[in-house]
Amino acid sequence: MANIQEVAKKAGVSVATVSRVLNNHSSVSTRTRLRVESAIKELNYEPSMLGRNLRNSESRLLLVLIPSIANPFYTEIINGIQNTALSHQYNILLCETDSNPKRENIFFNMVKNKLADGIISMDPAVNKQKLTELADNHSIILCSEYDEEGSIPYVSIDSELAAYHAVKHLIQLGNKKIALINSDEKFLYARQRRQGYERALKEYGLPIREEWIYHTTQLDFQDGVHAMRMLLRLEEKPSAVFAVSDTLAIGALKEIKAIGLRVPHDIAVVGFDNIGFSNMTNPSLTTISQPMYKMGSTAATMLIHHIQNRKVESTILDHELIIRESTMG
Amino acid sequence: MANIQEVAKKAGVSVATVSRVLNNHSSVSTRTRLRVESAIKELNYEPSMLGRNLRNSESRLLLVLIPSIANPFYTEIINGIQNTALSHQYNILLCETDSNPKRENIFFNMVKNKLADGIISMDPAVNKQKLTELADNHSIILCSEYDEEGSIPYVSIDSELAAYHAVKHLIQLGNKKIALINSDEKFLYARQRRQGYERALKEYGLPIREEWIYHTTQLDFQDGVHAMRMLLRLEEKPSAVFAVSDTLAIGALKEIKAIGLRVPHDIAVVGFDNIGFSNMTNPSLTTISQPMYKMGSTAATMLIHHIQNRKVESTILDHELIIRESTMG
DNA sequence: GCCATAATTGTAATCGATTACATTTTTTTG
DNA sequence: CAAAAAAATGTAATCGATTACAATTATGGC
Repeated sequence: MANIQEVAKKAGVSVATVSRVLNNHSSVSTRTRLRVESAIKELNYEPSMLGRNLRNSESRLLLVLIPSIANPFYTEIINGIQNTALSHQYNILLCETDSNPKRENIFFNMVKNKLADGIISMDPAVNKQKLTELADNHSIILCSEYDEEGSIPYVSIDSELAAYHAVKHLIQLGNKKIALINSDEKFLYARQRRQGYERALKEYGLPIREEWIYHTTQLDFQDGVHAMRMLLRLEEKPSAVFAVSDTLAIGALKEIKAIGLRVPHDIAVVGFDNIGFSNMTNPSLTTISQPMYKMGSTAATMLIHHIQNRKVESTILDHELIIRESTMG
Repeated sequence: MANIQEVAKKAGVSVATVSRVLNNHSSVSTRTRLRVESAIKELNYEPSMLGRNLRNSESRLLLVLIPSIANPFYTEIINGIQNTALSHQYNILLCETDSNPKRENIFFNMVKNKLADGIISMDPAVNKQKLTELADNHSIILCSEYDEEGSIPYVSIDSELAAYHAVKHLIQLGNKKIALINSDEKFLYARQRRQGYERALKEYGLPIREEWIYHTTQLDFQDGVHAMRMLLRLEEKPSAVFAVSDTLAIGALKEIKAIGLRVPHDIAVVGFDNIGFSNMTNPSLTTISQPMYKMGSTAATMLIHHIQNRKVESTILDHELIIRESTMG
């Protein structure tokens, strides 16, 4: 690949002039501009991002941190991020962290090293301390999962309220024995959703029974299967289940069927996220829909504003209860 | 962030010595090494990738091109790529192309500009010509989808044979009216899978009926739903369906149920890919399992070898038929 | 203690761009 | 037509690292 020197030589001008042509400076005469442009074409020259970034301290690249691409929850969010970023001439790079601090570190370093201009983190297990440190000097936005006390701007939904709505829906259908399949409560969203679950139960005078609250380690289908298996082994079985993610809920559906019970007749199920699959299950899944595309585009806009040193404020978006077959016979 | 100059000044040495410490050169005395190391710690210094890359023409970053992260097919492949890359001190960046040439171009440029060392492309709609041009001077591997005549090394499976196996399985269960839900035959895998389908039918003396072959534009669940709906409207309905992707097959399952028919009793269904969800559907899905992790790790190994100027040869991996409820009562 | 040799360390060029400032060329004006 | 002002272009420093080569210091042999 040719470099700017060769273009300059071929066009019979200095590198400065070539650079001016590249960056559309007005102070180049039409005649030289044309000469330079034809030299660029002839040599098939494309400017090196590396050299440019080094000089400009800007890469126009945004990093999106997700724990795993296996989780379909992120799909629409990423779409939102991507489209918004592109419309501002930014590109995004997806970084799978596996919630592994070492990998995260690599991506943090990319920002420190100006290989990327900012980060949208959706990893609930991210190292908050390191992230906060990084946020002192760099642009970072949290999406979906956030830190209540932290100083990093975020966009998310009101998980507590959403869970409350989900459980209230189950109660209003006549369920009195409602189980919760939660993930690890080290995650904020898990704590919030549990609170919403408990608030709904309390409000309707229903008891909170610890044995009806099951915690999974991850969010895979298999975790849902296993959680449901445990709940169905209880002396007093629940008549409804609220799972904090659709993947868990779908695993639960599978296990309920496997054991010969019917949904929603014997056990009603509500999920959370409204992933694409939730409408493909049998029965289709009642769930809480997060405004995922909006969340992504908001996060991207916030990040870009932050990079431009504009003020950004954390945002809470609305959710919606999507009622399908798993709660309505 | 401190730079190498400041470290040098603080340690009372030259930048060359600092660089030597950073790169573990043996010619640094223990005493100066310690002085430099403590200066690095004190200043919280981390070397700039940008400066380093510019000098070394190496980024140790690999690009992975996928059309969409929504397709769960890529999940395990990416795992394989990621782990292999990491074990060779390479990091990967996921690039969603949306099969959009403009976006692809951005990522191609990253390689040209030394922002990344190579590409693994899994986008079947990738611009073959541009890719081939790029492959002249850069390291590129095709994964899963490839070009028969092209010169770019690939790793894939024998789609024709796999489809043949899938359809043969249906035939051996007694099915004589077998439909094919295929995707657009502009894709090589679609053409190959159709060939396998036809070979199996021919071998057993069954007719190939065009109305039983449905082409979808994409691979979403909805496309499967729609395809199945069309097939079920036919005068003479098929008794079995082979879909070239699990997502299509799952959509088909949904539609069969919706119309009141039973799987596999009325219609047997076979998918392709063995995505995580295929075991969560009701009934669970018989499918062709691609060795996805292996495919990913092979692709990564090939790419790294190519970057190191070692010889790489295209590879075809084995598939496996996974028999589940959708074909076995 | 002196010289040869080996072990350290430093100097300065380099990678490929951008840009402040200096210089040259062109245009305007009286 | 000369001087002043404006426009166009060039020179060289800069971003942050690496490394060939040069220079210095340490070590060993006699």
